Amino acid sequence: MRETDTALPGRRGQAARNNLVILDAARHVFLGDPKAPISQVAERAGVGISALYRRYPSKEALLCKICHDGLLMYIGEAEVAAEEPDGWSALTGFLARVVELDVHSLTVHLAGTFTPTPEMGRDARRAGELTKHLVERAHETGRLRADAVAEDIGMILECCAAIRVDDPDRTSELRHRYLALLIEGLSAKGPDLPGPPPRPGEMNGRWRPS
Amino acid sequence: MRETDTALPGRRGQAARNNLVILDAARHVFLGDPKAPISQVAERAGVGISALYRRYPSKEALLCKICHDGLLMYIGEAEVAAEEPDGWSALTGFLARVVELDVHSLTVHLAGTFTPTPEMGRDARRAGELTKHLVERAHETGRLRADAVAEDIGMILECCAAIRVDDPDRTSELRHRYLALLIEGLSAKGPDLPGPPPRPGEMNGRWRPS
DNA sequence: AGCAGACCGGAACGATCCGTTCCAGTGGTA
DNA sequence: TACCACTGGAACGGATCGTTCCGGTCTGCT
Repeated sequence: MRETDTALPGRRGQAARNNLVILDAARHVFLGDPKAPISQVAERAGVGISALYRRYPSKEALLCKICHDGLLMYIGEAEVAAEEPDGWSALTGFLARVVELDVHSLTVHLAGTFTPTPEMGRDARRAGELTKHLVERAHETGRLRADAVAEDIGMILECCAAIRVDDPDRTSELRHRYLALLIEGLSAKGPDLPGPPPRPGEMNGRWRPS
Repeated sequence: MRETDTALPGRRGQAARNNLVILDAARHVFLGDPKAPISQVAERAGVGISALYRRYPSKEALLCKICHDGLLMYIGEAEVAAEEPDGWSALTGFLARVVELDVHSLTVHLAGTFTPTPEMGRDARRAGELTKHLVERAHETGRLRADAVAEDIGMILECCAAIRVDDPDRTSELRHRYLALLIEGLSAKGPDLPGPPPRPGEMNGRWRPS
């Protein structure tokens, strides 16, 4: 029997459905406030607190799961983008989808709220490699400004994730607006960007559990 | 107790110095974490907690002061920019200085942590008018893309404020880098930006005391 | 039908955190 | 010397939140 089969009747079905509904609520609540209490997740999911603790041994484990899922989504989108023949639209399309899914908030905003697992470390490294590859291919097309580096991508996503208004749909609209602005800047032939570009690992400070 | 400074009169001097050192510490600490405990401010300032409570009746009052000061700085910079003859460099120079001073974090990141005073409301409105004026003048030069509106400015500053690494100087460097990217986008003649532009007051939700 | 147990909701508990108050000490001032 | 404005930091009380626990419900098997 598949764990995610929500079509099952009765208690089994409820349990399977709760698996999904809990993850969904946790994503929504922790995106809004990474330090939100666990009771808020339960409330939004429409379940009791014990339904959460039956599935995850602690709040930290739940946070870790959410964050890791986000990382896997990022990797998934990057792999899809790698298939795109045109290097420039591969990069811009990738950025648009990651912004659309709010994946960046999932991964980075939650950092520091749990101690990362070794597996997440591996996946994070893989995500970095895929990003680097996307940037290299975009450079080959000549449409990406020469002084842009792979680490800029994370920063750009960070910028977009900072945009937030009450309505989630409107938030998404606005994020796409400023992503467009940033992409416009990425493709310009203007003067070099100021300051040394971000170095690998420069933003890793936030992964230390606080 | 701090007493290495003999150049100023005794107790009076210490009190006067503490006024400044407390505000400075509060700015630094609350910028890093708007919900930081007051004891952290005292510790960084190198004073006791009572030195804070002698000056401000509550944490909220201190937060309000910090935030209002930031707003006044914003207004001051906007007024300086209004003197600049060229409308385009008035706008870009203004943005650079506001980013440099981290004024935006001061005002927006602290919103919601206190109930705003009527005076702050007035000042916020004045800041909005000055911003609008700067954008209008930039439009007149023809270097600002036609579909950019005054409300975009706040969003752009929000993007820059999202960039943050451990080292404050490096943070500033990186922010200037992405501000340059955004400004490049603002001056492009590319396709129209997607989605309806931000409306006035669309981001005011965060000013509600939570 | 009857029962065992998987699963649930939510109250209760205990730890932690933090804003504020309070008091004794210190050193400038008269 | 005596006074007192000002200070540092301990102590208090309230709020918050992660986790545990228990009584109830319903399913699926015998």
